[in-house]
Amino acid sequence: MPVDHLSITFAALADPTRRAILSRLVSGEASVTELAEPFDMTMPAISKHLKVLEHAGLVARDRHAQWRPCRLTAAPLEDVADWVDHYRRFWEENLDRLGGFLSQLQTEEKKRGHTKRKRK
Amino acid sequence: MPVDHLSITFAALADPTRRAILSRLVSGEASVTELAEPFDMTMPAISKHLKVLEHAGLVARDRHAQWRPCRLTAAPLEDVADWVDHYRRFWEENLDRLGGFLSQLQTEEKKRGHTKRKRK
DNA sequence: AGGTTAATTAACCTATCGGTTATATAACAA
DNA sequence: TTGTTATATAACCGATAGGTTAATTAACCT
Repeated sequence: MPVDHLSITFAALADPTRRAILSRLVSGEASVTELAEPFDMTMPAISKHLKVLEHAGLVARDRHAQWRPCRLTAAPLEDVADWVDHYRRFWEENLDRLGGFLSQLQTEEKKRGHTKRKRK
Repeated sequence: MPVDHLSITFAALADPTRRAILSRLVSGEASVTELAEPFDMTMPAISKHLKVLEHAGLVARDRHAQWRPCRLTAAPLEDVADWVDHYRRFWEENLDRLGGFLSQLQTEEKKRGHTKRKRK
C-alpha cells in the first residue's frame, strides 16, 4: 500500500472503469447515478471507484440535496505528465534501438571487467 | 485483471520500486542483481517486478551467459503521455475552478429540469 | 408522517499483489 | 566433475482490489 502520491495516482488510473469516469467528467459534472449508467455494474461498485478517484485527488464532490455530483480535478495528472516526460526521448526517434546498442557496448565492457576481475 | 494495454501500463507504473527500476535503466542496461542492489528486498521480489515491467513492455531482456540484462523500452509510455495530454487543459491556467463553475451552472439547469419534469 | 430517490456503508467473496523462503535451472570456472 | 554465480520458479502468506447483496442514511415530495 504505497503512500506516495504518484503511486496512488497511477493505481487510480490503472482501471478502465475509472478512466472512463474521468473521460465522462470532461463534459461536465455528473451525479453518481449518471456516471454508473454506462456500466454493467452496481452502484456500490461505482461508489467505490469514485472513492478511489477522490482519494487520488482526481475527482471532487459537491452536494446538492440528495445528489453528490462529481467533477474532474485534474491537477494530479500534471505530476503524471511530468514524470512520463522524463522518458520522452526514449520513445521518440527510435531511440529505443540506439539505447539497446549503447547498452550492448556497456555490457561488453562489463563482461570484460568480470573475466579480468581479481586481476591485481 | 484488465487486459487493455493502458491499464497494464498504469498498473506497472503504480509501484515505486518498479518506477525506480525504470529510472535506473535510463542510465543503461543492468543485470537483475545490479537492479536489486538499492532495495531492501529479496531477488525473487525483484524478479517479479521485472516480469511485470516486461509484461507491460517497459523492459526488454537479453541474455549474456548467466546474466539476463534488462533495458528500458519506453514505447508504452507514449500511450500514457497521449492519454494524459487529453486532460492538460484541465490543470493548466486554473481551469479546474472554471470547470467547477461551468458544472455548477449545468447542475442548476438539471435541477430545474427535474422539478419541472412531466410538465407536459 | 410516510414514501421515494440518491448514495453510502457493511459484510462478504474471490482473485491478484507484493513479499517471503526454499528449491531448481543454467552457465561459467577450477 | 564439482562448485559457484545469476536468475527463475514453486509454494506459501497476509493484505488489498474489485465486485456482489442487503441494510442504512439523507434529503426530497406529498
